[in-house]
This record gives sequence, C-alpha cells and structure tokens, in this order.
Amino acid sequence: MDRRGRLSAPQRREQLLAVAGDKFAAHGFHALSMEAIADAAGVSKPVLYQHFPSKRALYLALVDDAADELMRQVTTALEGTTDNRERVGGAIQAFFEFVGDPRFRLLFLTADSADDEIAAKVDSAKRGVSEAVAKLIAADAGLSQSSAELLATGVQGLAIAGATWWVDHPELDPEKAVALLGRLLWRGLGGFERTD
Amino acid sequence: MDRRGRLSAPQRREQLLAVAGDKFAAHGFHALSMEAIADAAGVSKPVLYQHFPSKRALYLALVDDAADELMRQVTTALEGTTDNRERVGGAIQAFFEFVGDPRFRLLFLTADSADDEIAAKVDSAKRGVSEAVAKLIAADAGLSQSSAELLATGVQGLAIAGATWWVDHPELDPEKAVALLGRLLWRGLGGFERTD
DNA sequence: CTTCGTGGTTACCACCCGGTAACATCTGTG
DNA sequence: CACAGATGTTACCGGGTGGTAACCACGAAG
Repeated sequence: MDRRGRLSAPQRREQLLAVAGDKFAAHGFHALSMEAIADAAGVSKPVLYQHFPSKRALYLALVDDAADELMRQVTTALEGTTDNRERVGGAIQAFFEFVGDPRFRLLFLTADSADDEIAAKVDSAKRGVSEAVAKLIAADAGLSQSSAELLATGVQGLAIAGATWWVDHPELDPEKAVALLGRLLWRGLGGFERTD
Repeated sequence: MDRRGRLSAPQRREQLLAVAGDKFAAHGFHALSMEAIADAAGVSKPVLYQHFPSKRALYLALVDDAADELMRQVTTALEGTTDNRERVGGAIQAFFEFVGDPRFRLLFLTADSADDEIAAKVDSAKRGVSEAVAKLIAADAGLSQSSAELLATGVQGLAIAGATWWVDHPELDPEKAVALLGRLLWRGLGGFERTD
C-alpha cells in the first residue's frame, strides 16, 4: 500500500476536510491561512489546491456538509414522534450530539461574515432548521407564520447556546442538561418557581 | 470654529469609534482594514493611529464599551421589579432595544475569534449577563449553580436569536415580538398548544 | 510676520497570504 | 527496465494590510 504518508486522492480529500474543519472552527475563516491548514495536515500548500480550487470553495464544502448533517439530525428527531414534548427533548438532544462536531461551530459560532456567498449559505442552513421547527409551532399553536418563525428562531438560539455552554462545562450530566433545557422550553421559567 | 472638516481630538475620537463600530459590525474584524475605516470617516489612516495604537486596541475599546452598555441595560431591567415574569419581559425588551446598536453585533454576532484577548473579553461580557440571570434563577428556582447557568445561557441565546431575527423581519410589531418571546420563556411551548 | 502647537496628508516599508508554475518522487503495469 | 500517471515539494509572484516616518496647513499668540 502507501508507505511514507502518501494517500489516495479520496482519502487525502477526506483528511483535508477533517483538518480544515477543525482549524476553521478554532480560528475562523480569515484568521486561518491555507498554509496553516496544509501544515496541520502534514502536507504542502499545492496539495490543498489540488483538491479545492480556492479557500472559499474549501470553506463552502465544509459548510454544505455541516448544513446537511445538522438538518438530517434535527429532522430525524422531529419526525421520530408526534408528541411535541418529546420533539422538544429530541431536538435539543440532536444539538447536544452535534455540538461535538467541529462543523457545528462553522455554522453557529463563526458569524464572521467571511464572504457574502458564505454568509448566505450559513444563513440558509440556519433557516432550514428554524423553518422546520416553525412549521410545527405554527401548526400546533395556531400562530401566524412570522410569529412561529420568531419563536422557532428563539428556540434554536436557546438550543445552540445551551449546547455550546455545556461543551465548556462537561461537569453537568448531558442528560440532565437536555432535560433541564427541555423542561424550560416546554413549561417555561414559570414552571421552575417555588419548587421546594 | 473649525471649518473644513477639522475636528477636535475628542470629537474625532468619538466619530472614529462610531464609524469603526458600524463597519466592524458589518464586516467583522479581519475583513475590515484600517484604511477602510479611515476612508469611511473621511480621514487618512495615520489619524486613526493617532487615536488608537493598533487595530486590536480599537476593537477592544469598542467591545468594552458595548459590554458596559449591555450590562447596564440588562441590570436596569432586572432590578426594575421583583416580579420574575416582568423581569423576563424587561430583559427581552432590553435586548430588542440594544439590537439596533452596532455594538450589539460586535458582542454577539462576531464570534470570529479575532484574537485570544478579544475573544476572552467578549466571552466575559456575555458571561456577565448570563451570570446575573443565573443568580436570579438559582435563587428563585432552587437549582444548582451550574444548572442555573445553563438555563440562563439558554435564555440569553433565545433573547439574542429572537432580537436579531426581528431586525430582519421588522414587519412583526416589536411589542408583540417581545410579548411572544416572554410568554415562551415564562409559560413554555406547552402553553401555546391548542387547548380547544 | 514669525513661531509654535495641533490636526491632517502622502508615501512608503515589511510582512503575510492566496494562488501558481516548475520540478521531484513514488507505484503499478507491460 | 521503461515509462506513464498520480502524488507531493520547493520556490516564487502579486496584491493587500498593519503600521510608520516625514512632511503640510491652518490658527492663535507674541
């Protein structure tokens, strides 16, 4: 096979995507140079350009990938049941599972308007998720489309914030964290008052 | 007075801060050059360096400013009443009012890890707000410190997401939007289900 | 009218970074 | 072996950007 670190084209491409995802998530689009990515992958710059025509194209490939993956996980969670209380918990859990993936940060933590095209793609990815949630809310709560979108966007924001907080505070049991956020979303803060 | 666009040092400094805040909010840290800021202010680059020793220093000044202002508005809203239901509405309204300020985006939309020092400052600003909320939650709900922090972070995420969504959808009456999010936070999604 | 402080400009440097051309090295197959 | 094709590397270019040195213009005071 391939001794001395040489990889086949598809393998190399996968590795580069993985490394680039990691690094972009950690440093953001502008702060990370193509040479840094190449170095991190143990390879030289032209190899990178052999697989991706430009820095933007590389980033876009990662964003596309992340958007698909997130959408898959969320819709799976939402379609897994018809009970809305369960849907809430399932969707939050989907975010908790996805938050370990560096691509998550690419979508939600890197608001860095790297480029108009990139920003548009990130936005559309977010909108995809929140619209799926908004449809359910609009249907089951009888709210207007825009009201439901507002709530869905808020819910998504809560899930993102909660999940990313948990990454930095793993001392809290993830199941408990999901349960807490689920209870907050379903019963509201009022449900926590005077629970003694 | 001074004709021909010449400003006194303090006036110029204020103007530069305002312009830089606007532009940084729109483009992010890395994508915006010092020359672009100077141009937008109708002035040449060295003038900028006359007032701020470096690009980072300029950005940090803006972040500090934004953090103070946000903290002031939120604590005002939280201290204005002892009724938690009112506190929720007030805090959300504070975010809606602050969201028009370009400095808001500096804190919440520009996760662009521009620099370790900057990232630390942005994080501590966010934490200041969420800890204020967490204290109230911990006190009134009898939850552990970490659980309360998780919920507070989630609440903050919801408020940010809701407020920024509204900026792009001004067709929804802001008072109605605040009321909807407040109801969601207080009563939960369960409170929206059709009861007919 | 000179002089001095202050607000401003032009022109430049050094460096970094995206992207490319030319060259080198390995592997499989007749 | 020969050689063809794919995998990688060194070395470079051109443009943009943070930051600076040197110089200019105006107004007030003696």
